[in-house]
Amino acid sequence: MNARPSFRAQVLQAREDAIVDTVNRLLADKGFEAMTVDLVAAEVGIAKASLYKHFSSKEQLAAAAMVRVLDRAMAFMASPACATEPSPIERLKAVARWTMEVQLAGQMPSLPAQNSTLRTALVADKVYMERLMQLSEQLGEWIEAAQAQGQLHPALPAEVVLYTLFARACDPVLGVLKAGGSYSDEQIVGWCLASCFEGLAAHVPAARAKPAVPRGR
Amino acid sequence: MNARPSFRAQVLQAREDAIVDTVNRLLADKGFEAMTVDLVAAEVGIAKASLYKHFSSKEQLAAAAMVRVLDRAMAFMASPACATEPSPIERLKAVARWTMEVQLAGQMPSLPAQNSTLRTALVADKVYMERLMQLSEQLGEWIEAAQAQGQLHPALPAEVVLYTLFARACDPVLGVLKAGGSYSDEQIVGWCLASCFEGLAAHVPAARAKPAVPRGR
DNA sequence: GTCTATAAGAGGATAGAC
DNA sequence: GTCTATCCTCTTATAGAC
Repeated sequence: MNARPSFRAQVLQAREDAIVDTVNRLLADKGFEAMTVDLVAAEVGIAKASLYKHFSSKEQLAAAAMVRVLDRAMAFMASPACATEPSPIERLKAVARWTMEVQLAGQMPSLPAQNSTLRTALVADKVYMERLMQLSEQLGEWIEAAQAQGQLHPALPAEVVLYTLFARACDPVLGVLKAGGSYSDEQIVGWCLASCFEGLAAHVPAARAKPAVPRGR
Repeated sequence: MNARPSFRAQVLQAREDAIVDTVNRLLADKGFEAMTVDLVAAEVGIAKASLYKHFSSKEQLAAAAMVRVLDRAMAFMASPACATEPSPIERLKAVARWTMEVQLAGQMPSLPAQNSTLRTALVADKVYMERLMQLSEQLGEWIEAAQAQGQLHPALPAEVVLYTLFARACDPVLGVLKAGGSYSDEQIVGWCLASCFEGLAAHVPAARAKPAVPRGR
């Protein structure tokens, strides 16, 4: 009846953290289908049956990893590193940059959108869905604020911007560029951020489109 | 010894086409892992063992589907619909639009980048690699031409532009928006094209950034 | 809750008759 | 080349002792 978690409970919590850590890493570099429960157990250093005492299925393992990365994203968004950005669009860029850095660090669990058993398990997972909606709403607020200030492409609905940001968090372009070995992580993130927010085509940024600039030289 | 294909050979060719058609469709809406060879055989209407007389493995089935879509892409690029576009960047946009339309039509086979046995089989497949390089070179020429004319973002290397175009051909954003059911295919393609080439952020297109425009009123 | 051992089933690939 | 029947491996999940 102690409100403080018992020593035993803390040990179990630590073990679950270790499991989720491993799942997170394996999901990031092998993907859901190639990640076997046997491998997770082996890397954690426990028996597979013990894993199933903590998580009832492979899908629940993936859900736990997703919940943790969503929590980390929200923690970043609330941190000074992001929240002190002056304008909404700068905050959105900061989040996108963060997701790309996490991905390049091999810590972004990305799940296949097509796997139906996984999707079913995820939408049925209350904790996961709650976190996902929390994050979406926070981002949605920033997106609408940015739209109100004319910082976003006027033709794009907020929904499209939101989904695009989620998609860029697991954009395969980063992995391909990193696999090429020719560029630094910083360069890769910079380019992907630029292509995401400024597009592939040439243009003049809105903030610098001053009609008062004198022509010629 | 007849140069013209025999009737028998034509029948076999037609059967292989039917197989690749089915594989293409299944890859588009279930993905590689969820596509079972049993299902392919069932949908084609032949026995699984017969499938293996045509293609030696599941990976070869996927490779055949990819070769066909690469061929179709190159056929589109050579067609008047694309080749008559006035500038290189318009041609690039036309290709991107085409890939997005194919994806929304459920005909874009997209393979997981992480599956190692599949990757190994693909890079070992001479026909696939040849087609992939052909397509990349054609696109590379257009990209460099567009760069030379100042139509592309000056900070982005050609390689980054190329990979981004490939990635947008299987951008999950289109599927999510379509699944939402609120928008027409045309709207979805328009938005994804805009976010790809013009970016999420507000800006003034280069072509319209005429310093001669009179200020305010 | 942790272990060893095993059930249960899916799925890729093949044998061998025709 | 097509079929039926089968093999065999891999993987998720559980039984049951401690």
